[in-house]
Amino acid sequence: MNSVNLKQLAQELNLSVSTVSRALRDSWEISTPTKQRVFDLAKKMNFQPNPYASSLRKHRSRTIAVVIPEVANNFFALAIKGIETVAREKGYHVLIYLTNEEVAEEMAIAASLQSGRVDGVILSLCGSTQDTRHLLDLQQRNIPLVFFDRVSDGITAPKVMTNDHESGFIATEHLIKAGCRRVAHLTISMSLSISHKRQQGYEDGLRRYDQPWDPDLVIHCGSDEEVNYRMIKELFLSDKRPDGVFASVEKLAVQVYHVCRELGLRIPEDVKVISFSNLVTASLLSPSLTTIAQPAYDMGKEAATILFRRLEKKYIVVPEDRVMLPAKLEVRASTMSS
Amino acid sequence: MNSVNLKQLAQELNLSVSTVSRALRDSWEISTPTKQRVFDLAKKMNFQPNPYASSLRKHRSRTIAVVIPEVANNFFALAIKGIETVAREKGYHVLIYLTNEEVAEEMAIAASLQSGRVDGVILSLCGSTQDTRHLLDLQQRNIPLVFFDRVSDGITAPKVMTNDHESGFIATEHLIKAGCRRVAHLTISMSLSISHKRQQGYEDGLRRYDQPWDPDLVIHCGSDEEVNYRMIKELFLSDKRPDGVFASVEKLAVQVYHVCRELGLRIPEDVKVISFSNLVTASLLSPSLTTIAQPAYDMGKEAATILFRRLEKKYIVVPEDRVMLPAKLEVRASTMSS
DNA sequence: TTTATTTACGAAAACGTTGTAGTTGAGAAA
DNA sequence: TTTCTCAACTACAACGTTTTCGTAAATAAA
Repeated sequence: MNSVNLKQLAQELNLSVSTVSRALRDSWEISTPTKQRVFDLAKKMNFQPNPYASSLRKHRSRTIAVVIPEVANNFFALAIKGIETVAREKGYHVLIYLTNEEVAEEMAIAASLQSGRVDGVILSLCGSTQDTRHLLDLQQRNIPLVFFDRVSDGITAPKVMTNDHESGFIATEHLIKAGCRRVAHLTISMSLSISHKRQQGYEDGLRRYDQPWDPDLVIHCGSDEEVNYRMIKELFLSDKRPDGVFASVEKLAVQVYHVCRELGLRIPEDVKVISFSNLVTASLLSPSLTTIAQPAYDMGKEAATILFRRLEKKYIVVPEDRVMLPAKLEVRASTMSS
Repeated sequence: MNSVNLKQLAQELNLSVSTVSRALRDSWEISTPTKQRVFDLAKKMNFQPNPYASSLRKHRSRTIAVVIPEVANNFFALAIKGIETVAREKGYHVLIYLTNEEVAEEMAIAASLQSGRVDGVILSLCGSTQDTRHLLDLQQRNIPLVFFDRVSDGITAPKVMTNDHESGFIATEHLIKAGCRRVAHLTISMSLSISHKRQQGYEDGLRRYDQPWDPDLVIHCGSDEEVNYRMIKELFLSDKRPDGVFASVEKLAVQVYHVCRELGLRIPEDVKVISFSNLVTASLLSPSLTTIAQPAYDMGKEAATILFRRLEKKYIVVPEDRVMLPAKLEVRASTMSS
């Protein structure tokens, strides 16, 4: 434990605790020579103010929470990096919480954050979240909330997102233009608005090019990799075998590769694949994977920036700002026209 | 801010603050009916104890720090997941700090952690760290430190590591047995003990199979991807072109793939590649990459477990425990014998 | 009956910082 | 001289818990 405190500094300097405190915050009430004496001794004794005492007194912790479904995923990892970068610049600390795509964990985390441990929360919903009351509770405690990527439509809060509808449309269009006639959409929990929007984009893409919309070609995947694998395999073994796949999540594209490998289906000859993804190795896959890459790092930075703006200037009450950062299509071999 | 506190509960119940506090911690000093009354009201009013007041009083924050070089790397991401899992089980909170492989940032972070903000630290050194005084300072403040993966030999602290020497040996052996006669080693900062051990394993592997050790075949890479790319390319363009590459870090293997692609070198026919890696897509790369995979998730869990053991039972002073978790060789196409 | 022990609670002092409300002494204005 | 102002500092309360030390009443032991 750090044992040098204001009292000790004060004693050593023959000053009062309050004078030392103020000197350290460079208050105008303290004379320059005194400040210098205080600074010098503080440095010499390696004084570090106790953050908990300060937080208790000021009702501010200079700490934020990042709540995400998973971290072993380049998108979220990069987002964290963006958030951490901005946070450290601003002198904030970052607590991390993983929901593992379990709404129960998300709720427990949200409940624990009501204690005032953090000044604000940056969150990306987990796939199974339907009811968002636990997040409303947070807001009612005056703890600002900023969503990124997996936002909630039901809650008024700043949101950092990508152009999901447009991206879904572009992905579908890209597959159709590459010659696909039966485009499947692999998605996660439809309770997520991003999934919904990507699905809408997919449907609009089909409609735009006069393709029929077949609900059997939309596979709702979950967080169990085994189950996902089986569902995808069944899709390919059914009489409705797709010749194009739009994976809304990176891990599903990976499963498609595995399934195709097992079934002896060639990509892109038999099946073309495109996926939302931030895989660094997309270009090295066999075949290289056409992706729609989200600006994960920038999204993290943006979310953090918005949150800190709220935290620092509370007098400006902006109930909702939405930032839309565009995803980028990277065409690679997996969607080459045969 | 959370505004319901002990005082309010006490008032409502006609009890003293101390009684309410004790009742909530289920103290034997409080009668069962009183406890029940307190529990009920606390639940009803959604009382959440102020963690900062508690931390201030108890000199314990139930918070740990995880300091790592990067997060956009499956190894570290999985380690975080392991740490977070154990932490939440134990009721701890996890602060995350990224050094971005900059020793200056590592030092700044270590300094800021001296404030007593955290009860303990789990750390993986950044590549450029030579002097570790900043970490000794932490220990002197009685903040337990646990290393994982990139440990420091100079500091007495628990360490969770993999069998780096053996793995380096196995990787080299594997390449030689696959027919390589000029095995290169791509490594990062030699100030890191893991790099040193892997290098030793590499050298011992060469020696064991009577291969000459050529310092020109050992490339010391840094954190600048561009520079790494160029150095690797130069290696392949030199008259000492290797026919086998042992990459000590995943990102360097990726660069090797890129370089080979640019230079028209075939893997594994012209060059065989093996790498330390936790890439989920290793098996889908073109060609699939032979890896030495570290049990990242388990390493995270283990590091956290050790740290919490120290934090909970301080009376048992175990100056140093080392846990060695074995890495696993996964043979794939990139090292197939021609 | 008196004395000791136990049970169930309360008062108050911490923890280290910050904010409010003084206080002091020196110089300026009256 | 007295009063006023102002710069530079101090005293003290507050933030919300936890913990130490009491204490009153009830019960047991003498």
